[in-house]
Amino acid sequence: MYVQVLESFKREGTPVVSSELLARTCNVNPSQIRKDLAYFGEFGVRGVGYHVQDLISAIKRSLGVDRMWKCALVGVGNLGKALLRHREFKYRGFDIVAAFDCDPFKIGEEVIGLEVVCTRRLKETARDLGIEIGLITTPPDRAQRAANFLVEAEIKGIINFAPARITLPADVHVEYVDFFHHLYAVSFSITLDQRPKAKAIGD
Amino acid sequence: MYVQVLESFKREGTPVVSSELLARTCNVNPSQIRKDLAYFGEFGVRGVGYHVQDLISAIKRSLGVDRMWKCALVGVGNLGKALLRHREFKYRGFDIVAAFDCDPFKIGEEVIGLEVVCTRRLKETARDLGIEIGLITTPPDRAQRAANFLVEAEIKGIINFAPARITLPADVHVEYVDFFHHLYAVSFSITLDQRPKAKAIGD
DNA sequence: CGCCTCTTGTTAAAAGTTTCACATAATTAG
DNA sequence: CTAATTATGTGAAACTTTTAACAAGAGGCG
Repeated sequence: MYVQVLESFKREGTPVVSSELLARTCNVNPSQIRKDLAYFGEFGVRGVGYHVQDLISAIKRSLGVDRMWKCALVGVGNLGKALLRHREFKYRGFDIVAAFDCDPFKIGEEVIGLEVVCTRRLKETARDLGIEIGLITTPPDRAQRAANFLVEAEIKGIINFAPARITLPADVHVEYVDFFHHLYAVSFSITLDQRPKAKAIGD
Repeated sequence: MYVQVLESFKREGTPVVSSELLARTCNVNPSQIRKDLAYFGEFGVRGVGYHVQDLISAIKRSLGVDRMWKCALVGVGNLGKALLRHREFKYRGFDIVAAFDCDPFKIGEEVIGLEVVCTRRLKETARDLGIEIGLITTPPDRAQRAANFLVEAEIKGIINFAPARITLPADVHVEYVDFFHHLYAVSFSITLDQRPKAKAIGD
């Protein structure tokens, strides 16, 4: 979140920000920001604040996103294709260098210059290319199988876009992405507002 | 998350689950699950567990996703179009009934039978259609403007897919969606694993 | 050069969340 | 019908996170 907000400040040409300004923008407490940043090092200057560009670099270095990560995508359906076509990935440091699917009709197909390869060849291909992160975009019932293939290929992390939990060895990191969770959250907030209060005055 | 996991159990034909089984699947503590569910009501049966279908319904009712929500999308770029074409929205209870953009070249264009309307006509159109939730898929520097239009139209909640923070009146709920946060999280975990430990034995 | 102002980094207190442990209730078997 | 078994719902303890308060350091001005 901080990177996102700091990039906005950078675009606007603001060279320095205080924890207070950052806090107002992110809707959090200034102490929170100072704590979070201090966890990684002393990035600020007392009496002055944080240099926007320096802070962006420092956070990116701390998170390990100051380099390019090689990624593979498994499951070339609607969502998979949309992600493959999304330029932002490379720009943000995640290069999708291979795409896999088990559907014979899809194998051989090209999506923005990337050939869809059979999932059975994932292990060798991913190793040859030195892939470190896998993106799962299969239907939910195929997610675990995709995950197993990725683990075999000695991938180090997985982003699972399929709406299903997967089990993995402890040393493989996973993040679940499902924006319907956010839609549910908004639905819940609105619903709470509109529901009659449990105990109103004079009740 | 629970809905997601329970739907998987339902597909597999499992009629009843215990908090322990749910916990193993979600990688959390069984007490956590019982606490979370107990917050909304007594959905389980002592000595038996939770009825999968009943629990899904109960959670959905609690979250307010047991009905259809009318949504409007602002910003018909790559991401916007992808979302408009995504069938899952309607299936999950979120019906996108209007699409807006300020680009004259896009206005009038049709995306799966939905006409792109000028953002300036958002207020009247959204009110006429009874829209409650807005989806922002503009570039980051347009997100606030889109949000302002949505607030004018008396929308109750916003999902912001643009990588920018927005400020809103307190009674409008907002959720930020940016899956790069998840990519960053995985990058960080892998990086931590690989970085030399701060203080090793005999150091 | 020293004083004043400003804002960080950090310690301690407050608030919140997660886990444990067990009483309570439902079901099944004898 | 009673006892044994099982798994929920919940109050209290352990742990984590957030907030407040302040000492320490940087820059500017007289």
